[in-house]
Amino acid sequence: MPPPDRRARHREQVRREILEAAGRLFAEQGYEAVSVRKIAQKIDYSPGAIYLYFQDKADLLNQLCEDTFARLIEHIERQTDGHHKPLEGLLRGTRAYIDFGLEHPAQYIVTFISPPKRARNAPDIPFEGSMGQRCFQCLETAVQGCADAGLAPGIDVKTTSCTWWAAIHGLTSLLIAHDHFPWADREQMIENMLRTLVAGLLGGPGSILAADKVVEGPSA
Amino acid sequence: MPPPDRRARHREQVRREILEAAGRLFAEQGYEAVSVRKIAQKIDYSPGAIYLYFQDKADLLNQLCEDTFARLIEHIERQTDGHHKPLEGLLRGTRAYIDFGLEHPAQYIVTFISPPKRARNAPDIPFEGSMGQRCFQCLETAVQGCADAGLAPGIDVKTTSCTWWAAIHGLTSLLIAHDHFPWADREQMIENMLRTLVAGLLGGPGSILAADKVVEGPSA
Amino acid sequence: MPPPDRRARHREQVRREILEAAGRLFAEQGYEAVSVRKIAQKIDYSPGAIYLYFQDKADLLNQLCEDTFARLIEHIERQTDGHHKPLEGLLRGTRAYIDFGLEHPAQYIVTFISPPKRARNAPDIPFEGSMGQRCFQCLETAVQGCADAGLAPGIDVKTTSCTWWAAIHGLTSLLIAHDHFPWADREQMIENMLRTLVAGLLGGPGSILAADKVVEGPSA
Amino acid sequence: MPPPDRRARHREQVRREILEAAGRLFAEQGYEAVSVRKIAQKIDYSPGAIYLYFQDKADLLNQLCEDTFARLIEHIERQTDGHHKPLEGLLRGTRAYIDFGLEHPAQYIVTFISPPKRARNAPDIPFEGSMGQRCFQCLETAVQGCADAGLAPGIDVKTTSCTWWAAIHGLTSLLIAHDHFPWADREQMIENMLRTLVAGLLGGPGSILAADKVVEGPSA
DNA sequence: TATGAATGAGACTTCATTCAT
DNA sequence: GATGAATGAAGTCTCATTCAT
Repeated sequence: MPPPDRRARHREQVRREILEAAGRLFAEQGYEAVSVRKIAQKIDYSPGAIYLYFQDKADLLNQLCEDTFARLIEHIERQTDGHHKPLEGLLRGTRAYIDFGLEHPAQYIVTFISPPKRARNAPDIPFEGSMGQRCFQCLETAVQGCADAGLAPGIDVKTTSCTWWAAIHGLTSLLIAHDHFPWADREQMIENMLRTLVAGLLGGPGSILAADKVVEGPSA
Repeated sequence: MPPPDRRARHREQVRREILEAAGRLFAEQGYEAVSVRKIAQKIDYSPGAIYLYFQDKADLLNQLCEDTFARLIEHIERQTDGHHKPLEGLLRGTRAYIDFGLEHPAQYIVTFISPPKRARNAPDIPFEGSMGQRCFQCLETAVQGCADAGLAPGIDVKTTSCTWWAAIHGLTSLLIAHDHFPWADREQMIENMLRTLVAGLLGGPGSILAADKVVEGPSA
Repeated sequence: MPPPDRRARHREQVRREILEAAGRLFAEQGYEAVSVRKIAQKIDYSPGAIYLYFQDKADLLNQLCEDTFARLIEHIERQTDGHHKPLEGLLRGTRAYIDFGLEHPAQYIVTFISPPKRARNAPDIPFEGSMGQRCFQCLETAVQGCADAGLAPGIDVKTTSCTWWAAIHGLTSLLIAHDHFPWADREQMIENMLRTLVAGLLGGPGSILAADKVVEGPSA
Repeated sequence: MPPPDRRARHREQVRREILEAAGRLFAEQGYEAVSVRKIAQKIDYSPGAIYLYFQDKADLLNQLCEDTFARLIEHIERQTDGHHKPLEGLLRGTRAYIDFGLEHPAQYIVTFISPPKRARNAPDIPFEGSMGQRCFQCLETAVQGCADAGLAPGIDVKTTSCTWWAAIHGLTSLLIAHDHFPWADREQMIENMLRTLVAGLLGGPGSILAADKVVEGPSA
């Protein structure tokens, strides 16, 4: 009989192999277009073998997302650990987020871009307590840190966090998904985006637009 | 037999009916999860009838995207026509883009969020000359206008345009796709985003971050 | 365009072809052991074609049963029509039931022997109003006729009808299902069974056993 | 290492555990719908373990039937032992048969109702020498006893035995399998059936029907 | 123009069974 | 004796698409 821990190790190894292959295929072709057979084929297993590690295809997707969230958090924390200046921490975390996406496009697409597979099997995966929530809280905490340091007077932390995330998600997702678009230089775009976000953060609410009256609400 | 133009009118009408139904379904359930039969059923036609108007399912998707682009451009132009102050024009256009997305989530998802269905049939739809290109040029022109007016000294127009688009795409797509997320107030987020973008634009390149040296390139 | 009634006729014809093949296979191998593929193969259609005529495999089974019931009723009524002597009518009907089973063993097995596929998909097909109910009522009516004629004093019509059905079902089902058993002569068995049933009917309740006290309730 | 008989005892114990679980499941869901895995799960063994006790799934079914026959015979003999009056013995045995079925519906369905799994693996299990044969002989012997005692003049023992079995099998199987049918009172049905059978037995062949000429052979 | 019938491919999933450990 | 991993086959059903009418 094989020692139980060797077994467990092998099992985890196979599980990751499946997750990896699935992630890549999901990102390339989309969740629906990828068959369990294709995944199995890619790792030289029989289709049935997948079901020894995952309940079904949807479970595979869920575990893939959770896994990606966990790694993203870890990656961000590794990049921001030990930095006590609030703005620097926020920027490092942001940069880490973008880099993570660009380095793991497959996972990023699956986790953040593909429309959530809600209302399929699961009774709606709860956001509370999820890895996704923890991830957003990283950002919120960092923004709060800046606010506490008096760097961004008068901002609403939640609104700012949402905006911040939206901006960097937009950049990351477009760079990944529309890689045929004639983009400007990637590094310059990232720096430009960060600079813009900082400018918005430090400028405080309303300063510029209120003066110029250039925006008057919904255009419709 | 009906006169030829009546015929043509009817044909176009049916075509739009199909496009509309398909767009809605694609957005709700995803391209792969929607069958031609479901589309046909929704408009009380036989599945075969679809093929009298579109070459195949992928063609339907492509035409849907082109159509959306055209309407988006039209919508933006309607909102920006006759405004000669450059920054105001840029902001109005931006706002129009976001509003269009929020008002037509189905089309926005299909056109901008769903990963492009590359490598399906077509040998890659060319970007040059596409509606998508024209759409991006709207933005670029507006940014160029601001630069020409001396509002944003030293910026790279292309880089700025890309960043700008990324930010508003991020906001729009997240609001649409992740509607379960506990967002801050939508209108405040939009205003915050616009304000931030303007701050970044007017601030010019490098001003703030260069001073603080908080960002030193890729964190990896 | 083909005339609609010609189409309808063809459609019904194919439907019956499927039902027939399915019935035969179900009876031979059991419902679960028969695949839709096998049915399709038997009639030289593609598996998908089955689903143009039946919702799913269970629907096929249900329609098969309803169909069999209808034909059984028709067969019985044809054999008993115009006979006004009550006992003769009852016996003719009974004989017709047995003959029907022996002549259509496949259908009989599917409809009467195979354990009902309850609690699978359907929310339990209701007995009220079903062909099965109508079928049993034929029998009950005939027994009631005998009772009304004073032939079977003191019987409980429902109890007697149930017993009667049980007996002839037992005979029919065993002859069909266990055709390897070394049975006595089939015709003699049938006559013996009918004679026995009549003896029981005419004898009235309790006459013999009460006297001899040979049965004292459950043996457990 | 445990002594060999302890081993053997354990082995037999596990074997029975498997048989019991399998019997219950087969009856509830049908042979084909029950997987070896489900059986194993029910007794907390691995699927492979089943194959240490049975050759394959069909073997399991066969052993289950043989087992049921053996227990049925034992049950009948226990109920009829020591009763020397032939008719009483016959009736007691009959009653025991019905009771056994009602008390062990799972086994009864598997053994007597489900269509024999012929043409699967075995080259047809021979009837000669089987438990099934022994079981039928019980009945035949009892009927013969009545004939020998002069109670049923002129009957053909085999024919009568077959009829008798058919009748009680019909009653038992219907009560078990169609438990949704609006039956009359169960106990009254059983008594009515027994009384009818006795009436038929004692009445001898042809007495009633010959007079009335109500049956003239096959109705087809 | 539009339909309904039909197909061949392929989807996810479960199965009975084997085998190294 | 018992297990867990694995497979190859097969299950039901849906799909995009074609074609005679």
